[in-house]
Order: sequence, then structure tokens, then C-alpha cells
Amino acid sequence: MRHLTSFRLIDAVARAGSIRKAAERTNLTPSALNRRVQAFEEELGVTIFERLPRGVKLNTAGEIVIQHARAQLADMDRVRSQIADLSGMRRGHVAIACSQALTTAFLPEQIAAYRADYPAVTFDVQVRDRLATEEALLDFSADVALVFEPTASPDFHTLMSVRQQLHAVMAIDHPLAERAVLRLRECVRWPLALPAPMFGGRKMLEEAVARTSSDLRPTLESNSFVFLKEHVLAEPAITFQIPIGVPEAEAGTRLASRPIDERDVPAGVLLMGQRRGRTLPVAAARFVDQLARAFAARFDCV
Amino acid sequence: MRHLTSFRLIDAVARAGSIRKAAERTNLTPSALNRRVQAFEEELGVTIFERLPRGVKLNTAGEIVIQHARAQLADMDRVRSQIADLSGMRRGHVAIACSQALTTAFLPEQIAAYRADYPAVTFDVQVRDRLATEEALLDFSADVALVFEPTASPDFHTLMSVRQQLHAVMAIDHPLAERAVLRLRECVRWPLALPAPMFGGRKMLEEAVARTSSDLRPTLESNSFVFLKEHVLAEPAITFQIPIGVPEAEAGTRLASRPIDERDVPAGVLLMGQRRGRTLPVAAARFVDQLARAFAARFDCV
DNA sequence: CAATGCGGTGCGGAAAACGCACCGCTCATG
DNA sequence: CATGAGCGGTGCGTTTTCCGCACCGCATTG
Repeated sequence: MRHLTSFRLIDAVARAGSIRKAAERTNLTPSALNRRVQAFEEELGVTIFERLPRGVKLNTAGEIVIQHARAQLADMDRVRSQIADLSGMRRGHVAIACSQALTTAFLPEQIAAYRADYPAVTFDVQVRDRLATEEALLDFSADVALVFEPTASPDFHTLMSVRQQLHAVMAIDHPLAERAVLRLRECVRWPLALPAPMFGGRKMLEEAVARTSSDLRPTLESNSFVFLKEHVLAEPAITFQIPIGVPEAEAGTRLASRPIDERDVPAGVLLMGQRRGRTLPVAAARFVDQLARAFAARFDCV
Repeated sequence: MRHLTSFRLIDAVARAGSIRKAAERTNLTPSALNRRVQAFEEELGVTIFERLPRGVKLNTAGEIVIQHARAQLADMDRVRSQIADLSGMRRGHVAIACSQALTTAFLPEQIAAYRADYPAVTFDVQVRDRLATEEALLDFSADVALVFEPTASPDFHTLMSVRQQLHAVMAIDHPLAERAVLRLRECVRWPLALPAPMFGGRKMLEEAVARTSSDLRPTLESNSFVFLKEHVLAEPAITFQIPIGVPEAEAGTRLASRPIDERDVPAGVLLMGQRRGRTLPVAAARFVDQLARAFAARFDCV
């Protein structure tokens, strides 16, 4: 939209941290971009950027302005999608921020199912940690967030929460795979391939082990769920994952996924949420609906 | 703000109902304004105005757009006032929609008190009926509304509510002025000067009388509270008003204001409210605070 | 101390916006 | 039934705004 260029450009400058870098990304010369920033500041009567030797940085007034600008840009997108919707075009865009466990199977399936109905809708999926996920909601770079056990933030509005019991994941021919439910003390006797400490599943494990006398000594640690999965296929080790991160097809053939007894590890919660107070674009709202139905059909919803 | 001109102009066209009229008010030629509207519609991909022989009218898409546009314009005002506030300027503007009873004494006093602290803040007070008050909140032409017994609307967010017992108002030398509390049947024996049926106080009276055998035959009816007041000063008639509409100074010298017994007329409620979901500009929020304190100090708050 | 990267500015040309005059249309009115 | 008023829309010349280029001063850095 031409009439929101000022906001778009200011947003670009704030994100890039420098007028020259933002100029590249917006296909403008630094001089033109600089003048637009100056013109905006003059209209407003105050500067919104601190000029530093290595670039620019938002000042207090700038923080207020950038919040407004991003909210306005996002809301204009919603307006466009609402209008597109009422003219029957069914176009739109959905930006998702989520943790790694979602990318394995659940999200791709859900997006494919959604795009079967609305092929003109585009998606953006960004894998982030909990903090970055919340930030993405706040600066409108994500419409929906899917996180495991987030720190409660007042701006995070929970749309749905799903119980996720921690599962032990191993090769299908692993001795433990014959059991339906596993105790934690059985698992720790085997080589452990653990997700990095930044992940929610790891945190759950550590809290559980802290309550017992046993010890959590990983033989392998990785921040890549794919790598952990390949590792337990290659040797008789055990890794851990929440059910939503275990592709069902693979679980039947090569991998086995068995729940840990709830007495050992209490179930965690997977949350779907949006920025509080925001009206989601039509496409995003519809996708949220579909996810909610999928959750309800396949998992325990609380 | 230059970068929001498109929104400002579209809003003007929507309000004027015709491009030519809007062109006059915005100091533009009809051709220029027409082209801006066309350009905006082309960007958006859909028309937002129906072209009629006598002017233009918003279509469905236009209704969505105009809501967004007005929200953004109002929010930009809030941003400006927040910025002005943090640079210590204490400037701003408060737009109030209220019913007539407020104009007599309460609002002028409160505004004067406020402007003693913040002389650079400007005010706009529009007297409207209940319906128009809600509309004013919705199209952002008012920040705060003060209404007596409004129809509950989902978009009206109540900030405070105050009990207001109906009072009989008469000259200070009127026989009834000697009593502290009056029964309705005593009042109706005297000539009655009633507010017009559109007002909340009149409605309360009629409902009260309907429950009795007596009759409500006004000798005078007016939509001007000032006129009603002057009338009861000139002859021994009685009019009715809620306490907030009776100036305290005058009440002591020329006018007497005596509550009607609650058994006859149950107390009404005066509401202060804003549009739901909106963040008020700093000046308006501060004024709301002051009003809330004034209400709490002088009246029964529920 | 030179090199690099930053924001800021003067200037000429490109692009957008505007005002003017005018068109076609509908509808109230005499 | 004619006619004029009021409406949205358009072509064109002019004015205003915006942009890119070249360049400056400055701080940081290797």
C-alpha cells in the first residue's frame, strides 16, 4: 500500500538498525530513505531514532511509534484479507512461529491439508525458541505461535492448550519397545541422546530426574531433533520427544515412541496463541480453527 | 500527518456522502479528491464506494476499510499524545459526548479543574442523545461518553457507573422545598415542567407513574434544561433532574433540589464509558481518572 | 593514518499530485 | 417535457514532491 510506505520504511530502518542497510532491502538510496525518516520526524515534532556512529536506534518516542506502525501494518493486512474473503478470493498469508517439535510432521500435514482447501493462501513458518516466539508475536512478524510450556506473558493470548506426555523414542527393534509404558529409571539405563537444554522436553526431564536419586548423563546432546532421531536409529540409544514431534508414519515402521509413566514425568502443555487484543487476518483465523480441530481429534485438550 | 492523508480524505468523503462536499471541506478540488479515492481503490483492488446519482456511499468493503481508517487515525492521535506526554509537553485533546444534564455544572467545573493543571489540553463537548453518543464512540469522534441509563451495547465499555436518584427541582421559596425527601404523589399536584420524552429522566418518571394510579400531565415540556430551570423560577411549578444536572451554587440560592423517595422512583445510573478495546489518548485517560475521582467523592458509585 | 561505514545535504531530473476546464449522467423542478 | 443543478469522471498543463547521484563531515577500526 503506497499510503503506508512511511510506516513500512520506518519499520525497515528499525529492524535493520541502520538507514543504509534498510535502504538496500527496500530498494532505495540511503539519501532518499534518510530524507523520509527526517520528514516523518519533522511531522511528528520529535526524533524517533538515536543517531549512533554505527547506525541508528529507536529512542523512547520511536518505540511508541514503531508499535503503532507495526500494529497498523498488520491490521491493514487483516483488512485486505477480510476484503479478499468477502469477494470470495480466499487469498491470504499465515505467519507461524513455533518450536522445533512441530516441524517434523504435524505442521507440514496441517498446512498441506489447509492448502488443499485454500491453495492461494501462503505460509511462513519460523522455528524459534520461546523468547523469540513471543517477540515475533509482539512485532507482528508472526500471527500464530505454537510453543511448548512457555513462560506466561501478559501479551500472549492462549487459543488452545494440549497435554503432551513425554515419550521415549527408540528404534523399533529396541528391547524397551516391547513395553507399552516406560518408567524413567528403565530408560536411564540405556545411552541417552538428549535435546539441548534450551528445549522444553529437556527441562521436563531434568526436573523429573532431580526428584529422584538417579542421574541424567547424556551420551549425546543435540539441538537437532532430526539428528537425535537418526542417532537412535543407528544405535540402541534412547531419546525423548513429545508425541506431536513424532511422525506417525515413521513411528510405525522404524521408530517406536512409548510414553513415560506420568508418575515419573508429569505431562507438559503445548500452547497455541496469538498476540493479545489483535484481530487475526481471515486466513490465520481459519487456520487456527483447523489446528484446534486437529488438536481436539488427536490429543488431550485442557 | 501527511502519510495518513488517504485515510483522512476517505473518512471525509464517507462522512460527507459526496466527493464534491468532502472536497470543499478538505480544501481540494473535486477532481483531485476523486483521483485519490480512485487510486486508493486501485491499490486495494476493490471499490469501497458505491457511486450513486446523488453522491457516494460506502459498500461492504468500504465499511471494513473505514473502520480501520478511523481506528488508525484515532490511534495516531493517541501516539502523538503519548509522545507529547513523555516530552513533558502535557498537550492533547479530549472529545466528550454526553447528555444534556452534564453540561449544566458538572462538566464545566471538571474541565476547568483539569485545565488548571494542563492548560494546553483542549476539549470538545458534544451534547447527543443516547444513540448518537454510542455512534460517536464508534466512529472515534468522541473519546469518552457520559450517558444516563444507556441501552447496553457490546462496544460500550463502562469505565464507571454512578447512582443518580431523580430530584424534584423548584424555586427555593416553593412550599415543597421545606421537605427533605418528597413523594411522587405530592409533586404531581403541582404544575409539572417535564423534560422531553427523549431524556432518561422523563422515562424514569413515566415508568414510575405507570405503576401508580396517578397521571403525568405536564403543563410545560421542553428539551432545554435551562428553560425548564428558568420556568420553575418564574412560577411555582416543579421540574425533575438528576443531581449531576443541578448546579450546586444555584441550588443553594435560587433553586431547591429535593430527592424523590426511592420507593416511588428507583435510582437510575449514570455511565462513563469508552469504545471497547481502544487505548485512550493520554489526555483523555487522565481526564477519565479525574472524573472517576470526582464521581467517587460526590456520588454513590456502583 | 588511511580505510571503512555511517548519517546528512545540494542539486537536477523524474514522478506524483493538483487545479482547471469540460464531459456524460441522473433527477428534481417548473 | 425541457432544463438546470448536482454528481462522478477525464484530459492536460502546471506545480509540488520525491528520488538518485555525488559529495561532505564524522567516528571507528585495523
